[in-house]
Amino acid sequence: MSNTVNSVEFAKALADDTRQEIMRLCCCEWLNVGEIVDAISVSQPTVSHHLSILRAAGLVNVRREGKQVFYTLNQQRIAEGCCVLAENYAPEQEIIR
Amino acid sequence: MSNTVNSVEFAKALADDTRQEIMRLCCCEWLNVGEIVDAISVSQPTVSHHLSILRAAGLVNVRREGKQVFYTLNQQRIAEGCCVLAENYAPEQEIIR
DNA sequence: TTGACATATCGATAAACTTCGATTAGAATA
DNA sequence: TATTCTAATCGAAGTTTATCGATATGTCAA
Repeated sequence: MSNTVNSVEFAKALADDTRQEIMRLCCCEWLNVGEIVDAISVSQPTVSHHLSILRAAGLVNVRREGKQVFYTLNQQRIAEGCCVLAENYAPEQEIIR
Repeated sequence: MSNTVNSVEFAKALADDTRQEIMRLCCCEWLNVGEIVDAISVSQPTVSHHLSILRAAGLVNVRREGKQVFYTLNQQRIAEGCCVLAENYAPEQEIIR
């Protein structure tokens, strides 16, 4: 799929409250769509919509298990995006973590 | 002014092609509005609009010099934003730069 | 103080985005 | 095969955003 991170697409994928809430939920574990819907206050179609945006941006890993579809953040891809932004727009800045 | 980086506001400020083009231009030097307008293919009001969004997000430093207003990226603030994103959404990822 | 120049703000328009209810598609089970 | 369950897609409504021309504001120079 998409190899290199596009910095605008990356930022757009992150530029929404609901999306970041979903990202926080499935950052470090696999959750299926129903579990995400139960955890936040938006409808199932809305959650699916946001997941499709994250998927298109390569920011989530997806796994089907029977009727359910599980998602988890692609942390490597997110780290890449952050690095690209920092390299582009903070090239003279020391990054300490 | 704004103290801590809000990760959604940060992403929204970056989530536009024109804005990132402006950011690239004034990343490592001070440019006035006219110079930015001359360098890209959008109108002066549009440039001012984008600069005001970057200013509201704390992503640019501003300096007035006579009739002209100069802008440059606030690299420290951008680095902070990138770190917040990485900490939130790639906590298990090694960041190498 | 008047005029010229640089930038910000205003108002309007069009495009993009978020959200939802309804429906469809896919997978397991009876 | 029919039913049930889960998630994706569709279509519409409402909101936000990007963009521009016109105008206002602020600064300097004559």
